[in-house]
Amino acid sequence: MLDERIHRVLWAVVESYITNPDPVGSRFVTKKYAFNLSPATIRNVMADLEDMGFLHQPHTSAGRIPTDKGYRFYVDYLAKREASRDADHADEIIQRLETIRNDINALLKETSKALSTVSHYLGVALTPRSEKATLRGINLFRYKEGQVMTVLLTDEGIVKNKCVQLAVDLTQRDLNRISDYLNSEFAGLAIDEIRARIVREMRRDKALCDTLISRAITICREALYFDCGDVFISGLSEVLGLPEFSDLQRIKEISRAIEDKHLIIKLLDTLSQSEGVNVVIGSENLAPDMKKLSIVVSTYNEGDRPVGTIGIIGPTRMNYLKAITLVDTAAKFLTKVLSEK
Amino acid sequence: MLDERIHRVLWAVVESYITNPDPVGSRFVTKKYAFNLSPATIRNVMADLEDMGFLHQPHTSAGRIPTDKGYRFYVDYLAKREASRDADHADEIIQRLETIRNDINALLKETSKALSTVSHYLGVALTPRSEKATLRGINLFRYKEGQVMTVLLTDEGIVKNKCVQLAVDLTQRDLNRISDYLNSEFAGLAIDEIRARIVREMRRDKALCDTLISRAITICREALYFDCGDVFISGLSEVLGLPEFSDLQRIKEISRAIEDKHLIIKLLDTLSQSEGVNVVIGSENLAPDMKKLSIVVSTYNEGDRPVGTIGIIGPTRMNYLKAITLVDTAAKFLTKVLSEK
DNA sequence: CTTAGCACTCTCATAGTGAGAGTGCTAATT
DNA sequence: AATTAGCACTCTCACTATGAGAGTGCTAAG
Repeated sequence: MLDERIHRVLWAVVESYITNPDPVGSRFVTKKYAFNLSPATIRNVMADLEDMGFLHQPHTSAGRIPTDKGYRFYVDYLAKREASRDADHADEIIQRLETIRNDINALLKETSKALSTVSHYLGVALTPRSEKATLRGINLFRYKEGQVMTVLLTDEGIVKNKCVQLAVDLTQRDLNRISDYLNSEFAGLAIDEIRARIVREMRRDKALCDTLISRAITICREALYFDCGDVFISGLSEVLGLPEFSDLQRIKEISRAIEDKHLIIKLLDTLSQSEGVNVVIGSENLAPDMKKLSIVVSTYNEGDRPVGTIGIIGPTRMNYLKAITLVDTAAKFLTKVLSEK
Repeated sequence: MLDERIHRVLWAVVESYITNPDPVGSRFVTKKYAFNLSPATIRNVMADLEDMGFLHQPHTSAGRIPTDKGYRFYVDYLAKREASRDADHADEIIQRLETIRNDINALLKETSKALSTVSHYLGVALTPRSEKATLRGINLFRYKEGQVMTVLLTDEGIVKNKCVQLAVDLTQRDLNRISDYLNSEFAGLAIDEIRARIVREMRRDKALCDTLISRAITICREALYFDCGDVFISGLSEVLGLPEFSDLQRIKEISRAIEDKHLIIKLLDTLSQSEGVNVVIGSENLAPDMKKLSIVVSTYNEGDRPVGTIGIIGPTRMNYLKAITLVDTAAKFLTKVLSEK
């Protein structure tokens, strides 16, 4: 069947280019990928593939390289035969994470490191987003005059702290009473539920105005208004070793992207809508700085609620099979750890 | 006086090279730095300076560039006339920090960012080292079965948390009693004092073995055993704009150095022995990866106790005057914020 | 002690050249 | 009708002059 041959050629070009970023010639394809055809025939096929937008020629008389559309075909095809995953690298990841399962922050940091060293691309890990997290407990310390240090613990093991400025100076005893009240009232609720409730309380409050409660509410409102999650990014030096980043301009681009953590957070957040592993290739990316990069992401869950995202960022010429395997394994491991009672 | 002339020439070469990293020729020195001498004379002086090890010639028939020893002369000379500091940039730093004085972590992160964007080099900031910090309060949450989340607050406003694994499963009520005990016993002491005391207690403990106390001690011992401080590093993309980092090899070096945060922490820690601003130039640096970089650091204090370090890392061809001014201003500001009651 | 003059050295940007790889097209073959 | 061999053509890349430019060191004169 003709289609079959076209696919095989495209597949061969992508595989070859992923291993080695040189334009792929017709002769090379016939030899390395055991086609019983002459280079001339392959040339015709490749010309067709170029017309269809799967391949691209840097210049006449160079071989072909895959376009983003070409990679997309490859990845989608990969997804169909999910069975074949190389377990070796996946094991390495899990071993590295197993030792520190108790500390969620360390766990995520190590995840990003592990992803990067094993894949040789950038490893990223978003901390759990806190709006959906449930509050385990809250605690207040008197810090300086009129300042209270609030500390929250969530079900995922995240500790958030924030220094709140008050008009009056409360004693530690007052604060203990307030935190007792807050714990009895709010523990077990999701952060955004609490926020919503506080807004309601404050509306009513003008009437009833119990000082303890009103103070508690004031403090809590401030405390819950924290910055969005953090992100761990590792592996810049890994990526610099890749031939596609031998260009100074691109290095600057990527290092700017890394420094702008907000961008990365937003990006990963929007990407991780659907469950399971997602792949975004080059120009499919909406952020302009990322048009030459591919991203492989997955969410990790607490119970069956997705709370955070991890992933790998690399050149479009990425070893997608490996990347997908790694991200998938790591996400599943995190989910397991977080979900254990 | 002859010495005077030699100094002026050396000064001129350093200033010129700092502004613009081209080897400096004799003719250029006479013109730009208003010597009433001919290039030939300057050439002789420069040859002398080379013999003395202050200047270096990349190749015959190039101008001279300063050696590390040359920069050292320049910086030491700079220190003598401390009066002249450009206040403009310093203001910018303070303005950026003023808004977030309440949160020590945010403050340090912003410090490192501000230092890097204003200086165009790398900005670094170490969080306060915790051994000498005094404990403000401790709090325990039951997390999972047999796991306790411990949260410490120190005088500097640092919150440390750690998940401790116990043999028995304690209720939140037990934990509250334990934390009350720990607070009454240890609040106000320095962390390393507490550690020392715990060791003593544990020795005695075998005899008296009050379960509450012994449990408290066990938890506390674990909780106090936390990782050393964190470090914020900003400005990689700034640095990549500099001509000395147009070389791929050097970029890799520097990005590896940045990723290895432990190295940076150790480096800055040892550097900040003496008070005030310190400058380490190129080969004076002990770490091999840093031999081509200069570091300007200062400690910041809480009260009169130095607790942390901030600094600027850049090429040996650094605008030392600006860097010193910036680091000094920022350190003084942090000290002020931390020390206010 | 200073300076003018000059030969010398080294770098860097530019242009030219030829090997090598790979293509597209055409005509012959199966 | 599909495949293949043959061939002219194109483009890149590494290599090699080549020459301008900048700056030096040295010598001899001021």
